Amino acid sequence: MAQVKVTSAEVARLAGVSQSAVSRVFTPGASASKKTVQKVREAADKLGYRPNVLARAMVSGKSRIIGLVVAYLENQFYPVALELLSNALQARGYHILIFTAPNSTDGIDGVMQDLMDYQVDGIIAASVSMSSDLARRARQAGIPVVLFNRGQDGPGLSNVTSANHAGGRRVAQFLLAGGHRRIAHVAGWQGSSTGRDRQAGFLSAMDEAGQRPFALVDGMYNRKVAAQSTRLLCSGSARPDAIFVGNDHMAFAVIDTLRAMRLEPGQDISVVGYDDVPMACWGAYDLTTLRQPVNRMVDATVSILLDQIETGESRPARIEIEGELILRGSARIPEGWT
Amino acid sequence: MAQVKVTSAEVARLAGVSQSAVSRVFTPGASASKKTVQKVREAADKLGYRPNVLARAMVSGKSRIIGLVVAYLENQFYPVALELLSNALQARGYHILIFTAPNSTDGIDGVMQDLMDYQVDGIIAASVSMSSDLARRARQAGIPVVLFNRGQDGPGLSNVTSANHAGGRRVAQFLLAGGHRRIAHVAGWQGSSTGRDRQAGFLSAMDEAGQRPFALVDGMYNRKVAAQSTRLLCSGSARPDAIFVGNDHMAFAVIDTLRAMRLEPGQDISVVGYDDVPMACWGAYDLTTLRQPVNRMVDATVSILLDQIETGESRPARIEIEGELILRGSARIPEGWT
DNA sequence: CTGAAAGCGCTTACAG
DNA sequence: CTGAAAGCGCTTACAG
Repeated sequence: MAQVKVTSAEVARLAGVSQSAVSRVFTPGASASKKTVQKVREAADKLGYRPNVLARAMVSGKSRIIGLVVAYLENQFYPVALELLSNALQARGYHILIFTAPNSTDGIDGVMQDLMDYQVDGIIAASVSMSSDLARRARQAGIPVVLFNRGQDGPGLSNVTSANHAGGRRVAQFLLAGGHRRIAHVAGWQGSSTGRDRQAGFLSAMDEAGQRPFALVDGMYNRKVAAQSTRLLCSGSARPDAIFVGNDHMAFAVIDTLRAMRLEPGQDISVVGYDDVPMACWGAYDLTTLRQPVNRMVDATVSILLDQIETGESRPARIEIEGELILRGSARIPEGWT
Repeated sequence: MAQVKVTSAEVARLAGVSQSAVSRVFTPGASASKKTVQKVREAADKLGYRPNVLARAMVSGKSRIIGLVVAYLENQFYPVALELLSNALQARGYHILIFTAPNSTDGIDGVMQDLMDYQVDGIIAASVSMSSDLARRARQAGIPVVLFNRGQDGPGLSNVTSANHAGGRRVAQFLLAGGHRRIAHVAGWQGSSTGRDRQAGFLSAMDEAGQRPFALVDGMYNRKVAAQSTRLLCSGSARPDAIFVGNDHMAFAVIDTLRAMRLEPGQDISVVGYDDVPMACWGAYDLTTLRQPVNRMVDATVSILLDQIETGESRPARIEIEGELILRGSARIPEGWT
């Protein structure tokens, strides 16, 4: 019969061994005789004993908790990443303490402080930036931090992104090869590294081709802003023949808006997104997009983080993972394009 | 200058007070003289001290951690709920430890055990069922559990759902009033209470009207299954004039499939979903659906849980929140319908 | 292999 | 109000 919160001392008493012996039986790298192990397991089962993770954390200094800071959960990219992250971490014996972040830099700092109070072993910050002061504090506290899907200019934090500059270039080249000459860019939020890098890549390839964008607006990673920009862009007499949108989440809004204006993506105008969230392949959108390989981004994030936790080594790593352009129906495909 | 992991003893030394005094200054209901408070705060600031939440948890028996079990993060309903839940809990000084659940009942049991090892103060299980054995263990351990968006037949767990039976009835009445006479139901997973209740409500209203459903299939809350069912349903010579789909997530797949067959929802056939996820109002789908009031469901969940935690009282509460039919373009609207 | 003991960083009666 | 002390439930040297 299990009872309320059994302790190792009670198990020890029932098993007729010391409390240390019980602890050893439940400690992975233990040393205990078969006889002891058996007696203890039996007693533990009878009482329904399980070690108190918090007590273990206190003495070992390892909580096996990873703090995860997220925002933008409406953008399907993040729930997907969250699920993968959680699965990967769970498989390695870690769990995620979740913090939903305000989108301002100082909002984030308060959250980080909270996180550190929980003695997390490491922190993953998804789609948020961080003050260099905060980064320094985490480093001083010896807590590894990795930025997921966000770059960092300042001090040495690890981060994992896809190759956003290259991706932006690729989209520009694709659109240009398709014969488009009035290409607008509804950019990702220019306050974020991803937004800036994609735009910079896009512009650099345009520039090399001697082209200027038809228009350049900051979509703020926001559907409303993206929709309104689209309306503005397409209501004049001269309208773009293609729109490169800073992420899929906005691209869906762009497509909805275009259709409301009787413009069909892939026929009247080409639309390209960024991310390749699951929804991108749904029939209603069939969106051509630059895929961010979320699986590989997650794997890299987890292995960097756990590596730093387990070795104590904290040389910041910067991983950039190559993306791939996924061809679907929302944009004209150049002849002979590979 | 902050240094690595400052303790209350170090603050005490610098401030020239006892370690207990430091603790009191950082304990909400403390009693300390202004002088002490000031000296301690000063010293703490200088050293960058913050109480170790884990240590506090151990002695107080309150971790201020809520375990959240989630599955189905692809269904937009859950990320939305997760974000709201996290915000509400953060505002009250709690944080979420997240567990992604396998969808089987015994998978869930292992996860719950993990959860309890972390000494969580309470558990929210979203969209999962739980064995009665597990429920009993949580109760014995004195950990309140509330089921979010899932009912429970067995023993006394608290749960919060929307009025699924009534919702199913409402949809049937709506479709019938619209003159549909060949109404199919691609049901929510019949292994879940939500799936069953919606279907039962739907059937009861049909029955009262002397109608039989055109077809009844279990969509398993799965896009692929829903799409395939739709194809089957609509490829014969006789096809339904309306489809009630067990949730929005599947309804999007149903609509995509219909369009691929050149059937336009709202004109050639009516489609009604369940949930009203944000995506439901996007232009591409414009889905008529029975709204689950996620805000109110979250509020109820949080207040039940925190109430039980704070009072120690654990009488199971069962809350059912009324939903509303949201009229959009995917289904014909009966004349004079209110 | 095993037990007694110290200690992780706190909170909380208990005296004063 | 304040300090000394016990204790939360563990892990981990340290002897044996």
